[in-house]
Amino acid sequence: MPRQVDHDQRRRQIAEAVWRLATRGGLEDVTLRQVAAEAGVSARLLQYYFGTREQLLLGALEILNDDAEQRARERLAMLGDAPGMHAIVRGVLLELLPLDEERRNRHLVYAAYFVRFLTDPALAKVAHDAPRALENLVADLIARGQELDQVPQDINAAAEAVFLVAGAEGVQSSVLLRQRSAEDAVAMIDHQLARVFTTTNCE
Amino acid sequence: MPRQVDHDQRRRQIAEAVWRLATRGGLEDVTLRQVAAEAGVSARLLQYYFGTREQLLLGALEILNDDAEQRARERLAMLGDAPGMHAIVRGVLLELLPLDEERRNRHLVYAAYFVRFLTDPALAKVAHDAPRALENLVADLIARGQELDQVPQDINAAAEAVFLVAGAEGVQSSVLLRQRSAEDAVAMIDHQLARVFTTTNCE
DNA sequence: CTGTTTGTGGTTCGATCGCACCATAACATC
DNA sequence: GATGTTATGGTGCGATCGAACCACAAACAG
Repeated sequence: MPRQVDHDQRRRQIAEAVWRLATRGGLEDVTLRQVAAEAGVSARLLQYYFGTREQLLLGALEILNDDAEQRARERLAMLGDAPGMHAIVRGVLLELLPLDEERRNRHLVYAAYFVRFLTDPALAKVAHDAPRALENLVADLIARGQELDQVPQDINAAAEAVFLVAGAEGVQSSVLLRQRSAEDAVAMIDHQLARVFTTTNCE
Repeated sequence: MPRQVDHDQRRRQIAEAVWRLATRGGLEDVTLRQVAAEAGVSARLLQYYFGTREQLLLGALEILNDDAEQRARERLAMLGDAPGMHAIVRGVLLELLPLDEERRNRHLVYAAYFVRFLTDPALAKVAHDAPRALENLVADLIARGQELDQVPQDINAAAEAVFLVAGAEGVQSSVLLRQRSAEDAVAMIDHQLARVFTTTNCE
């Protein structure tokens, strides 16, 4: 059914226009007319594919999330066959950093949506589970590293996982604001990872 | 000169209305009419005290920053005479967390402004230096803790400072989104502080 | 061949936007 | 007491907003 492909491609084309406008100027610049102009389609098409403006914002966010998940999977798969806990955790954390234009724009869009997550239940539901899931994943990986003697036993896996994810999100902001380079951010993450992933506790 | 006081009070009254509207719905809800209604004044007054809408947003942010700095000073002064490095760093980091309604709203307003910081030079200038200054302050305090043997020598003061601040900012987001309680966030900070501020490296 | 669904453009409407403009108290200065 | 400055309310205008509506082409169904 080639129709379905066209349908999704159109929605993606429009969603990308929403993202571009949101990264500049925030959600208030995401007006139906502006999106239509940016996507190179008529305003009527936005109504046809998404309906109201609220649904357009919601739909664009869903597509963005699907993208993020797929890209993350691809990059993690690129680590090879037996990556080791350290490399996997590193890959997960680096996914939170705006290391390329794609991730940078994605996190900017999230920032533009942020305040809405508190008041709009529909939006909140879309972006609710991700961070917790990440923390649990990292905590699990660290705990398995302890079983394999790659991580000291006196490390609190859950606490460190929360802190690592939070730290990554924190530097993310400063990189987005261009107050810090992406390389510095990665170095910072690696410094903390080196502390956790050490077979000998006091070297 | 009681006139001056009235003038600043009026500006503050209007700025608070801007904050309240920004915390719900983001900056797109901060329209002149809405602000006027929320502040209980006529729309004409906004023009008189701030000028254009752009200047209103800028002015409200400046007042918010002044507030934040003053409150932070007050709380740090409340620590007593000889607080010790650990307590000071803790106080600085906790200032980044939305532990009460005031700080919660403040950080929500920052979140609403976030995307604008990238494209609007005037706004960017207002909120540019704060995070770097915090990192340097924390790094300095940790380094002085090393001189006083309150912090192990093999701790990288600068690196830990950056990540502590970043971690605080990261959990801040999750607390704002009500995905984590304020108490959990404080516990996380304390867990990391306990790691840094230890006289004996391997206990 | 005819009717229905799907995709697209254009137009219009009522509401709201930012903001300029006008009127007028209250107060200060001389 | 005249005059100018400061502080306030009200009103109107052009632009833009979201969204409903209309027209039509293409594909598909029966």
